Amino acid sequence: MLSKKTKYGLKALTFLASQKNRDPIQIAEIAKHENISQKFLESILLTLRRTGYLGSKKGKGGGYYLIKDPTEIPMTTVMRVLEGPIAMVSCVSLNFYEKCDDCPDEQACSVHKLMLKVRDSALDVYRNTTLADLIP
Amino acid sequence: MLSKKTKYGLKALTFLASQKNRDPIQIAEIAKHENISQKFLESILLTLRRTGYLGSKKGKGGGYYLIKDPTEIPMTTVMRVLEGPIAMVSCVSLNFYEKCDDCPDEQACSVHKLMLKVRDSALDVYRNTTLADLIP
DNA sequence: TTATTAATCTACTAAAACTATAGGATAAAC
DNA sequence: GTTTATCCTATAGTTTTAGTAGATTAATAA
Repeated sequence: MLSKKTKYGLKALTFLASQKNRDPIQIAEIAKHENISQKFLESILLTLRRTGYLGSKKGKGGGYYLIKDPTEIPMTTVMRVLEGPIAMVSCVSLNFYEKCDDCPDEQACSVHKLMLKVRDSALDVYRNTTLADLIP
Repeated sequence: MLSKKTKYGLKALTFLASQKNRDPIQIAEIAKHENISQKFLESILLTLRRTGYLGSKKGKGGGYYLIKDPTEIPMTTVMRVLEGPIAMVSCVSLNFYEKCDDCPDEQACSVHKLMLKVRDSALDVYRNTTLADLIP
């Protein structure tokens, strides 16, 4: 299941991307519009800022705004930042590879074989979808 | 991430499917061969039996054996039994649909739009993969 | 300068899910 | 009737998730 963190993060990004201009939008406004706990959203936006998707401004008239063009934000990177590895087992992960400690032979492993296909199909979707595609 | 339950379940199914005949195999043997905690595997095999994939026999010479032909066991049903919904959000689930309580308009939701594509791509893999395809 | 506003940061907690484990009950074989 | 191995329920430990609290910092406006 998708974590709420990812869900909320995607909604916030889409909301910011759908704005007419790139003026700062307050956390409170995003939270209210998307029905998200403000404090929780706060931490999510912070990680999105640290990763370079969002800019922020403090004080009156402050808030968050999108730095990049939505067409330049592929879902591969967004999902990795918010949700973590795209692969369902680390032994088939491109960016977070780890050997399974219980599995002697990766090539003979049925889980490996299946999850490799699942990862590829998911990657195909994420690589071909940008934030711009999600704007209603 | 894939749960250990699913991982172990898949390994056990593959192990049973790769046997020459359909004689009962003891839990202990499967657990040892696949490096799985025996007690944990016990409960997994139990659910697989209740779902109709496995048969069992008690007492001496007992154990678990595959009931169906591996080519007749698609990953869609196995994954749903072991892991749960294939969709990452319930609002795009075919078998476990639930409306999101925070989302006023499903059609306008960016998460819905993205996860629909991911679900379809995963379904495509699971529908076209049977247990027979996982045997090394 | 001072007050106000809104993001930043650290730390903490409650709840849920996951990963087992314990131990007796049941049924089959011998 | 003893041994063997599955069946079943309950429970406990750990990790992850989701959310909260409260003080700090920076920008704006008076």
